[in-house]
Amino acid sequence: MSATLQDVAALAGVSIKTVSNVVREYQHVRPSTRARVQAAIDELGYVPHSLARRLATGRTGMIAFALPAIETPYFAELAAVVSTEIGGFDYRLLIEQTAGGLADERAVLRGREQGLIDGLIFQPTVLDAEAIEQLRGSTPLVLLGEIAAPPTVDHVMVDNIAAARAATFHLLHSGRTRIAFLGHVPTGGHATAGLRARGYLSALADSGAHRDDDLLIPMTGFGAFAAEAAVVDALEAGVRFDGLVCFDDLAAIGAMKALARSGRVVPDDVGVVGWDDILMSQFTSPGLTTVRPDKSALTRTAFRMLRERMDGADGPGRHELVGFDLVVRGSTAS
Amino acid sequence: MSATLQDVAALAGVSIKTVSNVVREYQHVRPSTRARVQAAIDELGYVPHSLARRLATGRTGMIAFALPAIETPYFAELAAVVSTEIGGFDYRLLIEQTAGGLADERAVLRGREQGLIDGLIFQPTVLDAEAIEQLRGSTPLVLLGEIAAPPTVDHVMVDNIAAARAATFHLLHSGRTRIAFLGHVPTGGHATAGLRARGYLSALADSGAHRDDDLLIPMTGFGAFAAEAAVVDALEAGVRFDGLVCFDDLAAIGAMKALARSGRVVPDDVGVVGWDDILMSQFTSPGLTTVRPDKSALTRTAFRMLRERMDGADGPGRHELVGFDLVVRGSTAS
DNA sequence: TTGTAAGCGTTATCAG
DNA sequence: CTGATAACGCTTACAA
Repeated sequence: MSATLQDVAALAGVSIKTVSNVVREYQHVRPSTRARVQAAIDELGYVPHSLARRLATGRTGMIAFALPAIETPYFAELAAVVSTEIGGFDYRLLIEQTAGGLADERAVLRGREQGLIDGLIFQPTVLDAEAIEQLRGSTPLVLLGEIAAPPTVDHVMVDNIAAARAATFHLLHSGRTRIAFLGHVPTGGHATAGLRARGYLSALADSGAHRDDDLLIPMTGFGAFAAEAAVVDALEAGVRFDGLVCFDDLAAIGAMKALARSGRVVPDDVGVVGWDDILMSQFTSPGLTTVRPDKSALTRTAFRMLRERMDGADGPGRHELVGFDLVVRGSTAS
Repeated sequence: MSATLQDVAALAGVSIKTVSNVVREYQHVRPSTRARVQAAIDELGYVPHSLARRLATGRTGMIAFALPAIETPYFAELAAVVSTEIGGFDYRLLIEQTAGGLADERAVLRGREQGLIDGLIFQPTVLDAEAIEQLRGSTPLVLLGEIAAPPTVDHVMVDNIAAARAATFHLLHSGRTRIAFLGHVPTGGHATAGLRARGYLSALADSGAHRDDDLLIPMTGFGAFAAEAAVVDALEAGVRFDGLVCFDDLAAIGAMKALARSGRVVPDDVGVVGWDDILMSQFTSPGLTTVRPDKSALTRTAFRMLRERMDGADGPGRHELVGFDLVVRGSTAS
């Protein structure tokens, strides 16, 4: 097994407290003692045992990021930012995938990691405010995304309704008249999809544009394949549109493939807008117009709020909005 | 603070040992006792403290996956598979990003997490066998990827030379004569790039095809942008080719964009092959022909070897190859 | 079947 | 400046 403080202390002929002092770079250690201890450390190849240290200090130095699926580009990109961000504060990242499942989301909040992590950043997809309120333990928590957060917990999100309105207006202003929304989820199923659809609908209403239930194209599941299938179905069912607001970039990419296969040209026949501005959106042809959430502000804000909670901040949940841009590329050229 | 075994024991009027037995679902507990304890647990909302448990048992239940960058689709997809895989064995995943940097790679091996994790799956990019051998601590370790592994540690990889040969021959057999390789890194810099270039060169040699140093297109850095820039440069420098083997799918996607911008048509003017079969490769137009490593076998094998090591298996490092397919799509149609 | 007590490897308090 | 010694919360012989 690995060497312990005891071993080092024995070899150096001092108490473990002194070794501990050396290891933690405590100032008041006589240089000669320090040298002797250091020699023993080197000889034994001693490395502190994180767990024990963490148990003793009560600080684990780990924060968990619970997200639906790490292979979704948006979340992978977010995780990368979080990881880098917290690394600067000497935290490590524990990734938890919930697969968007109710059971997993509960388990995450239930404090499966009770005592293992100092804080949790969590993007739920199906849990509602009440459930979150009820299930959450004492671990500092910051929520990401579009769910309605309970009043007691911190929450960061993009204004999805405003962004969806901006996307829809952008299509309308380029002269398109029949705008569809891809990614509709029947009532209550999915908070994010719901908000985006609401923004889309409100833009249609405000502009007096054509509105039709057929233009709410449902998707069973998420991702590019589901989107492709959904658009194929809609086209075959005779739904006609010249603009398409998509749930996210993956959906937009799937949609563009379906459109191409059916002989429609983007942007001439149909203008397409995505959401997230994942890296790939710059490499589709044409490039994908998309809502770009300020990922950096999102993670930075979330981590700041989490730190404040971990430092013991009390008080009601705070709710912060971060900005977005509409990045215009070829898919909506007019 | 959270409730502890003590609290529960006090409330239930039993010893902490009994509570512990109930929590760990130890069989021989009198039902009435169990019920009383369970009631106390529920009342207090007791959740076991993972750290303490882990310290006592010596098993932490965490394995780390150290990879260059989580936002790279290939690694994100791999991480997703690993996460799911180990979840089935009740392990959790700690993600470590090395950013392909020497310092970070050392730190990972150095056992920064000494005692925090039960095992480590590590995909190095710059560390060589000797350094790995020297730096690794006592934590069970499995290496992923193309570096030359030291003889003492387990290692799983795809036969990169064979795969690069297959990709190159595929282009040659479709009648192309000037095949370039995108992603060349001058000597020794990058093991993966080196092996793939070697496979490419050996296929050219075996088939007597045209070979030219200009056809080794260098990239500064990785990813789609770097690839796009590299191809633009090569074309401007007058390099001519009708087939292109790319370091990975991202590079291929960047290359296709550069080719399109220069008025070249894929696959008519240039056939393109990628590597990894990331999700997006099915959504480019045309679809991207690519080397598909058997990700599932890769992670499954790695985790199996790691489990064996964590169970105390001794012996020299094992070296396993997992398979690959060449997935043919539109980008190399002839 | 249940309780007592000794760790697990640190940190932290308080004398000396 | 350094040494005992008590936590941290749990598991696990060993007893009862």
